[in-house]
Amino acid sequence: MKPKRVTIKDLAKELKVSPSTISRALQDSYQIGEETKKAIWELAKKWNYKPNLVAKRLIKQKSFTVGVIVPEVSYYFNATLIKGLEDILLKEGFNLIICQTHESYEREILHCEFLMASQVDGIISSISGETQQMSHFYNILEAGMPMVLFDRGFNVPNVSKVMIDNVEAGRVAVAHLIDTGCKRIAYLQGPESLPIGNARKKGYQKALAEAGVSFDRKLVSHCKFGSDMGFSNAKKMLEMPEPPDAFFCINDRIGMGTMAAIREKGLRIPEDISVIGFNDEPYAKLLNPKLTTIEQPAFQMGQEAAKMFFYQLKTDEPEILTKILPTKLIIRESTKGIVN
Amino acid sequence: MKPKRVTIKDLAKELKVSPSTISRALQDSYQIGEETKKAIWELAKKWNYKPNLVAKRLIKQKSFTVGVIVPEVSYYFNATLIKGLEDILLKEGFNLIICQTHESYEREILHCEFLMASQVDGIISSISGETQQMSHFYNILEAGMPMVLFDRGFNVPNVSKVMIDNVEAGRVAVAHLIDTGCKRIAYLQGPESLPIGNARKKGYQKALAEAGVSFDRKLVSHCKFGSDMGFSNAKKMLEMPEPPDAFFCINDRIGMGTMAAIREKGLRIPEDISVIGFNDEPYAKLLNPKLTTIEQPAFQMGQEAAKMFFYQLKTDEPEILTKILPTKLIIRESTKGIVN
DNA sequence: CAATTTTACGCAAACCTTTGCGTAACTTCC
DNA sequence: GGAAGTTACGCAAAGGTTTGCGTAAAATTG
Repeated sequence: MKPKRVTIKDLAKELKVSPSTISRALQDSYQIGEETKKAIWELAKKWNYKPNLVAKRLIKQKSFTVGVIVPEVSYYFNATLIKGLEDILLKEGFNLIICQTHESYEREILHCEFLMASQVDGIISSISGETQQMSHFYNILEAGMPMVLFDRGFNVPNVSKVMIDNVEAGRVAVAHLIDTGCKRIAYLQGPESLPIGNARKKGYQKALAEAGVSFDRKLVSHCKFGSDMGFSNAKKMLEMPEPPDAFFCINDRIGMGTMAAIREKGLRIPEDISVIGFNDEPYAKLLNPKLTTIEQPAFQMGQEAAKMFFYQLKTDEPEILTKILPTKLIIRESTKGIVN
Repeated sequence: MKPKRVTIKDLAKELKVSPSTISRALQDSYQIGEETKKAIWELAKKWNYKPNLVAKRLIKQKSFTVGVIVPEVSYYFNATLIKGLEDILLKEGFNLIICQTHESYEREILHCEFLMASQVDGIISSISGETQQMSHFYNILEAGMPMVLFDRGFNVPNVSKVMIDNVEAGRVAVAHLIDTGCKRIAYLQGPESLPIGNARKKGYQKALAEAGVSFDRKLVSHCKFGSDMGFSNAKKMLEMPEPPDAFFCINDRIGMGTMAAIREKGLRIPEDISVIGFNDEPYAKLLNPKLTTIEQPAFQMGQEAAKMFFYQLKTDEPEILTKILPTKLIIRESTKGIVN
């Protein structure tokens, strides 16, 4: 039924040479005579020989493969970051195995174990929304496997990582709202357990403090990711006795949901209520009105993470590195002009 | 430097039993005595033994892994379809290796070869925008490896596949525009080489013919995917001497770009110009105005594709199957009310 | 108590490839 | 023409696991 795969042994038997000769010929080794090589190449082509990577990995103890763990590939940030990873890794002949946690801690552990057991050469990972405990990551490190964390892994100690300054980014976003005359600024944070959101909250509070406006915890709301959640959470806030006059959203999707909720209330953006997002996803500039947001260098973050992986792979006693990438405020139409 | 991984042999040496006993004990085989098992389990846990999947795959000739090839994971359709695949595959203990082609034919071939060489148990694939030739897929089939195509692979002969009726979906979309009084309907098709776009074009022409309106090739425009392309292409069309009064867009992202272009011209949606998208991406209902679109059962398509894979895996002489899933017109605010 | 069955384990081959080392046969050199 | 070097290949082990078969020792049976 199933056609048997052709192996080096089959070629060896046919040509009456040893498997080692085949193997070396296929690697174009100087140890093999020219006519022998030619004969082997011809037969390999004729029989459509393909090396068995599983066997090769077993003996070489190297897979030229790196595992990538992200919460969700459909998030623009992650998808772009993966492109950055590919940009560096593919050039060096490495493949990547992309795994999604769907924000599940359990799945994250499963993926780590699967990747380690599959003998990948390293793991580049974000962190799920549920994850509180990091021992699965330290297991990887203890096994001597290169690992780098990105984005959400910014506060995990003793691990190499690449990230942005979330506190500062949050501060800049909220300072912009304050500069444009907003007084009651809501923060739609997303999952409460995510350190990234808490860091931006610190920046939010910092900007508030700098402007001398007091922090009101009722203005901070938590929700799952996804634009629908932005919609319903913003709606609730707008029904408060003292509704906000601005929203700082943890990402553009939630920003989009927020804009829809504001429109449904019959309010105008930015005249009545301002909105600022995060990530500068490609549709942000196509929304009505165009969304003000914080740009994050996702592609570059991927490149840097890949470089860190190679540094660890190629260095005997690698240092633990931390790289902080810059963010940028992109002012569009969903926030007002700067007052005075 | 690198801590050596603990293997079955190490456990065997320590407990003075043979590796085969360890292996069987770890599988909880009836052939091994209870105390022996306990001792082995204990040591395995203590030494943090993890089986080497590479070795296991080599000997079992099975990897419990399936390769998934998509053009781009960030497309909502693909991301949702992958969730459908996971829904079925993970339950059965299978892992998936997700590969992106970024619409490149060359990368698609590379991924196919990599997956085959990695001895995956099967391949579930879409088709890149550049792909014209299918021999890399037939190679998989000839190797006796289960394979199923989805979505874009709808017109590849002699392969199992799951898809929608693109002609009919296109017809329904355009018929809706005609029913709501549109006369000059443009079609933003995306990449010209994509059979999926051409099939919907047939539906577009069919609806036109049914309504007795003649086909104008100037109203069909090709572009790369991405909302920016929708923006610029729609803009060009709006500057034509006889601009369209409706746009049928190959997906919602391009629909979003189209809406932005219409707004920039100072025209109203749907009063001046109607827009219909495709996919019902999650933000479609959050746009301003809310986008009318065609819903595609991406999650279910993933489930069906996974089921087809299992059918092939478990059946000796599997038939070639074709499954057509239904689509649904979702009427929102970007098209007008039905006239008469 | 002898014959049979069961229990619990070991041996060795297999999966496919790579590679260090060994060695014939041939070439080169003085 | 003999010593030294070169060329072209084979042998066998290694990588970690699984599994069919074989077999002592113990348990069961009549």
